[in-house]
Amino acid sequence: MATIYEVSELAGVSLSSVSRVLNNHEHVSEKTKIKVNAAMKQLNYRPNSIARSLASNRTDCIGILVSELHGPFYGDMLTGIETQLRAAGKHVIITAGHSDEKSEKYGIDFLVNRKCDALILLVDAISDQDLIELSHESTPFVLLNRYISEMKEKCFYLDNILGGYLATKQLIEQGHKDIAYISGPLKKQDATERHEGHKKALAEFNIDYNEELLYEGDFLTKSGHEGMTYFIEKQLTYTAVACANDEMASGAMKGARDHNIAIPQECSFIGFDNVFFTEYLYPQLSTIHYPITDMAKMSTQWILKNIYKKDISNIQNLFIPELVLRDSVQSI
Amino acid sequence: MATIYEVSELAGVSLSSVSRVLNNHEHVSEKTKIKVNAAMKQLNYRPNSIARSLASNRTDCIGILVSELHGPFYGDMLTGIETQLRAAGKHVIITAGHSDEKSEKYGIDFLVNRKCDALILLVDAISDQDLIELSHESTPFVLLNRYISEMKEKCFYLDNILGGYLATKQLIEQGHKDIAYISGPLKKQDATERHEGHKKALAEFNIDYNEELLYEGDFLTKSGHEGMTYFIEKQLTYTAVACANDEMASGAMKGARDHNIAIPQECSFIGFDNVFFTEYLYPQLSTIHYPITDMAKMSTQWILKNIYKKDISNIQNLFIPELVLRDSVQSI
DNA sequence: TGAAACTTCATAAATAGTTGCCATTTTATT
DNA sequence: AATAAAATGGCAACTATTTATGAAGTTTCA
Repeated sequence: MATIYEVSELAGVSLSSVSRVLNNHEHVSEKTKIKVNAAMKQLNYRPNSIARSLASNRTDCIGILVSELHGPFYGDMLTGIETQLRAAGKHVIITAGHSDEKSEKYGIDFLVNRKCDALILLVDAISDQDLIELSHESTPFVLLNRYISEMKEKCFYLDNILGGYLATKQLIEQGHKDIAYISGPLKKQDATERHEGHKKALAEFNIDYNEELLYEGDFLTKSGHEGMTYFIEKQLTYTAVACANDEMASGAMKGARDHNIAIPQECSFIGFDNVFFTEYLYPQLSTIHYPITDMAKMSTQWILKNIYKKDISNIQNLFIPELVLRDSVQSI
Repeated sequence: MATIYEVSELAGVSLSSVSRVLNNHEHVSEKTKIKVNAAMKQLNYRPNSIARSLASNRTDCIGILVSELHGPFYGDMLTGIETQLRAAGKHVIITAGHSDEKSEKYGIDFLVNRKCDALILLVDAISDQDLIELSHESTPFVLLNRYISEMKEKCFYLDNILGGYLATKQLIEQGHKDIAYISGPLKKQDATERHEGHKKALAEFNIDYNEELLYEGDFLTKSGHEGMTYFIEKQLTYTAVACANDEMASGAMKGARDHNIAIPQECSFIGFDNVFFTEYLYPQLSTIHYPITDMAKMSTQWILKNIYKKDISNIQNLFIPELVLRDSVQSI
């Protein structure tokens, strides 16, 4: 593999000039550029990014830590980030935290050790305190889907309370009064907030909150199914089910159908996230739109602006969820 | 950030000894190890992976190039790879090729420049010829979901012909004779092979292949919908639709439902891939299981064995698809 | 006690670049 | 033609580690 020395020799220019061309420095004539580029081509020269990083203390890599690599939600997010960063000539190193504290810490450690210029974290097991401490260390980072007041300018988050509120309000406005709720794990911020929004809507319409109608799931399809089965077997009274995400909603709908409950005639459903497959469920799922792609893009904008000093304005931290009406809610 | 020099100084041992401890070399006494580890801890030393890579010409990174980062298929694949490699102390750099030749080449270039120890490629735009040439260059790689005879031991692929055959055979055995087919882009190997399997099954049962009943989609949900709409508007005769993947099948089912066609009473559907959401469609989709997670894992096994010289046997290149029966096919 | 094996040290070279400085040469402007 | 500005060269220092080498010291075992 050719080195910068060989290029400089073949091009008949100095080392400094080659480096200047390579790094787009000013004060290089067209003539030199052409000579250098020709030599690079002839030698099939590829700059050694490792050596480059060592010398410049910059890797042009952004580390991404997500809970999982699969799942519609994370997929859209990764695509949003990768598209933006690639366009800016930066690159991503992706790793998964599996919503496990040890694993998340290990993942962050790995990305920091890899000398990423910055990190984008979607973590929910690691504590606020740990993240605040981390923010005092060397590698800068932003948080997706999480709000910590001590570092709010680096947080990109959804108004989950509003989302939960909008979902339940929609059900109430369609005449539902007995609304079952399948939540995410309540030790997670977003799950709690969505549930809080649900309760807020109930309160606003003077409907008593019934603890019995809460099932705590884990955001995965299967737990939606389990939640629905639980409601059915307990023979509780409800005409609608609000779910803290679409995957659990799809599981819950399957659970209802397994018991021959007609959707939405006998039971209405509403989800949360608006992932791609909501349209392909039957009936199509009404849900709350979570602009994860926009948020992911915004987080990369922050990095381009603050780490790479690109000229970018309009950084937005708070995102607003929106109701998406499809066919899974019927008025009674 | 502390360096290896400071560690050696604090521990009161030589540089070489620190390096030996760091790299698990033989001929290091327990005593030295303890001293060095204590010093590293005290200094909060983190080995600089960049400097390490430069000196050792090894990055412990595997580059992954997939078509897309979203989509159920790729997500499962990425998870399979990441889990395996992380367990082996290796790491992944992931990038997307978007099924575009230029983009795929750029992605490979990037991963090679980043000095990945090896690559795992899921590419379909770049030509066999280019890949064969690439295989003569420095960075070793394996191919997922692709077969090239010149480098077959590095290919991990499904018997797509068998898969296409099994799907259509199932429909035929349930009494269907007029079977519409929504294929993937026919310039792609897997799409062609699946279609070939379809034709093989028809031939075996002496059913004439009807060119009119083929719609060429692009593997995305929307094109399944378009295909179904096309069949309906053309008022063709068919009692079942075979689709080259599950996403198009879900789109096609939606298309049927949009025209009030009962599934599976009036029209049966079968998919391909067995992605997670097939269970949550209504009716649940019968499909062909594609063991992508296993294949992804196997490809990392190859790398662990051949690049990192781990002791691994039983490398399997060809994978066999299996019929998964659910509720979207009715016998007539 | 002596030989062999193990352990450690000090040093140097190698990895492939970046960055900054100053001197010199070339080009452009007035 | 004088002057300023731009372009270039050459050099040295720097990045943090690996790896090889030869010499020296320490154990272990027969």
